[in-house]
Amino acid sequence: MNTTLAADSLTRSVEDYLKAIYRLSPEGRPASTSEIAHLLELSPPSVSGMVKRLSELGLLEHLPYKGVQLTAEGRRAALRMVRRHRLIEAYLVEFLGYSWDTVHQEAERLEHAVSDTLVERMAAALGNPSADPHGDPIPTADGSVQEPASTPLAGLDVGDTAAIVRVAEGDSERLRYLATLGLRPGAIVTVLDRQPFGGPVTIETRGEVQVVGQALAQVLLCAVRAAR
Amino acid sequence: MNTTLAADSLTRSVEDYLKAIYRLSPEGRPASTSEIAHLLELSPPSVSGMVKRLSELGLLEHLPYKGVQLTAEGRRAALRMVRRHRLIEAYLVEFLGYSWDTVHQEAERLEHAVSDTLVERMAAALGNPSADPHGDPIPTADGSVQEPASTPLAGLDVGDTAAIVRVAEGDSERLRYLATLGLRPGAIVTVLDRQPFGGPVTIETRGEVQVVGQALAQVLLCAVRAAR
DNA sequence: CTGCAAATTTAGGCGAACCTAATATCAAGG
DNA sequence: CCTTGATATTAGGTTCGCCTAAATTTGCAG
Repeated sequence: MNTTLAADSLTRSVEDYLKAIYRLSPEGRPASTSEIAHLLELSPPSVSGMVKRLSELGLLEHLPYKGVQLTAEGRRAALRMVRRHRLIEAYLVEFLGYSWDTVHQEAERLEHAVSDTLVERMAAALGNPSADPHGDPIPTADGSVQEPASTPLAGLDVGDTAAIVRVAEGDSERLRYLATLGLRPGAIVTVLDRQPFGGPVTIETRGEVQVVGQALAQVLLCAVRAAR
Repeated sequence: MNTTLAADSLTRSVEDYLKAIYRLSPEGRPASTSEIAHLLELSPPSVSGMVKRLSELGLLEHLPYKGVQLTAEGRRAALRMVRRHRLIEAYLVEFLGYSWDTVHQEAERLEHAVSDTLVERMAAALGNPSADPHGDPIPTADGSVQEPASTPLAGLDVGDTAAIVRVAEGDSERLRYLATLGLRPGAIVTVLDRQPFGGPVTIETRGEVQVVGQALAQVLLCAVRAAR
């Protein structure tokens, strides 16, 4: 049975903690207090306190001084928030003229306020998309996600042609810059050159040649279409 | 100058108090502690405490043991919330399949989470409507409202034909019932009969004859189209 | 293996927003 | 005019979620 302790009884704070911990433990590796504190812009003692409460609530497993991991229930709640967040982003971009670099903070507040009904209506209006405007996969309502396989642009070989499938989270500034280059999910790029030792990558997209630094090349996740 | 003390610094609670007080003081008549407590489902002492804080913040005028009134600034903040609420209701009904009896609680949460930008985008998508699905007027972004003149159905004379312009707030149950009768803003009704001493009103609408009790007849606000 | 720096937790506090119980004020009727 | 019941406020307490300062634990380096 579903031990779901009243999903709606979770406070905004708790929801934020769970989402943060989810983000910090891709494959179940424990998240540290200071990582969480940094991500949520809180002091470490605040996190320690909340972690204690949440583990007493059964939402996470805490090994003192070692780190925390979500329980199945915590993960379910976290995925619920991720689904909300990404669907809201997709909806705002599709129907209300938001750009992908401004949509995040709006979704960050709305995700705590929407009902399940509203989320599902938005999903339906969008045709139940599987990814948000950044290419991040949208968990299903029953709590499963599949992360599509992808490689950072930085890891492609010269001559590879690939589709950008996802742009890892970043600040507005960065996203806006990438948008001006046309580097967004769906774009097709071909690697023309690649400098060693973390140097820039030269690519061709939409008939234009771009040079992309290492930092950005790590953030652009691609699916290879054709090798040289 | 606008003394607006950071509009976004108001907490959800504060926003709810201001909205409640606005609702309770149609033309500046002071609202009592117990009225506010009842509307917000809080204890009177909680209200007393908050009223003290809000009057120190300059959002309302408090005459102890007498009642409270919004200051210009409090009124501005309240109208901002009312605008949000009504636009959100209109948006959800127009674009996301909500019915007028279910939309209230959703808006009640969202109104605290949306940004000004989002509110204005929704307004634009709706074509800047002047009323929400219940016929309640939507204050403008700069904080003015005009309540259209209207008469309760209960106050019409036999033979009058009128348009329903507004349905005063009520619970879902009541709204759902009225919807089944087709009695919503825009409906045209003709008064066929009217019993004295608060008795029911018999009307004709869409070719059908309905008998409406006094309670509902008070809630249906009409604009007379033609007298007998 | 010892000691030190970094990470973490505990201790103690604060403000927001609520509550109940006790007190104060008001206004209305005898 | 005074009592009394209703209404309002003050007093005192709780929980949530944050903070800073003071311990504690850990793990690495010499």
